[in-house]
Amino acid sequence: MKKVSLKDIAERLNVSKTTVSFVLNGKAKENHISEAMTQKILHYAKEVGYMPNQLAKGLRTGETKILGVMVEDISDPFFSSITRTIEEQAYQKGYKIVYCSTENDPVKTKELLEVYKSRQVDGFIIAPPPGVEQEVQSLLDSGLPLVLFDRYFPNIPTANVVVDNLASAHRAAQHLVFNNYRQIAFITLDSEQNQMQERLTGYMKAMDENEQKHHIRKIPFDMPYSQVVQTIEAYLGQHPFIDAVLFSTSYLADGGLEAIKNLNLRIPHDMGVVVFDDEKLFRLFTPSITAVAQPIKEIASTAVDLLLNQITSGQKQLVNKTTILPATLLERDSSVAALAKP
DNA sequence: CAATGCCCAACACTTCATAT
DNA sequence: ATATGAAGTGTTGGGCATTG
Repeated sequence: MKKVSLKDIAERLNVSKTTVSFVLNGKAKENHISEAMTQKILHYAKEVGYMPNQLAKGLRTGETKILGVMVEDISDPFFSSITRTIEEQAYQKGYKIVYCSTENDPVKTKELLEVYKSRQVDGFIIAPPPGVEQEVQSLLDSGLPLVLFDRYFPNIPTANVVVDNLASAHRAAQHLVFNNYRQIAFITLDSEQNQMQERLTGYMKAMDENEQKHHIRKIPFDMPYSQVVQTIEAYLGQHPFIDAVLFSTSYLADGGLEAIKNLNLRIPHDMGVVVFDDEKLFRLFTPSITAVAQPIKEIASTAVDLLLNQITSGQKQLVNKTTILPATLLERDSSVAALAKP
């Protein structure tokens, strides 16, 4: 069937485009269109399967009803579940999303921001990589609705949604101490981003409070997986006194768990393990893996709410605000004292 | 004067015709 | 040959016209 435009309907029924538009947008009543005419138009539109031309609509309204979502890596379970929930929430409010993976690369991110802008997305939800402060600021300056999540730039006044990284990492480390681990390593990404810095600070604080030594291994962000395994394996091999590891992301934990297996270390007896970010299967592992679970649904719905507020109000009253949500420490078998010290 | 109906301009950009 | 400008794309919202 051929595409039918609003104009086609108008011509066919011998009415103006305006009348058709009123009726199809449910504004017949307030614009004094007769019930008979309303029904006639509705019926015909249904008969021919009329679908509004979104391009034309956007041309007129300046809106696309599309939100641009940028995550670090859509194949990472944390980001994919967040994105999935954002999609759901946005859909309920009549918005669709487009997403992409920044790979934490500022150059790629800048390009993608340009693409989103030129495509007239109505707003942005971004987990920004380092080095895009200028671009984020310019989005703000052009008055484009914007929410950052997972990490943000403390010196740029944006709306942000994050978890309490410092307190959560602190609690995770503290939990290992309570369970009689004495040489606790923190394996993290070599990253200046504020969420990683806070997790690091939380770990160090817990170590200091308990007069334990810091054992910190930073892994380059772009290191391929197999090399991550090797690196962690080498690190743990060279530091045999380490009896527990806190991983700052689940990606590193994947490699770390493989390294621990390669070294024939038993969890939790030889090595306690806690991971920042829960993964779906962690609870089914033997032993099950203790994890810091971020409130995925809440992060996503808060981000969408904040963004839609900006879009619909056109105001920026809520813009400079960081929403800090609590994460949950899921205490499982990989870090349990009774099992750890027979 | 209420009830009904719709014209017109604007949106941002491309294409095609006309003028220089 | 190049520049200018008018027309066209589908939709919307404000204001205006007609009818009884």
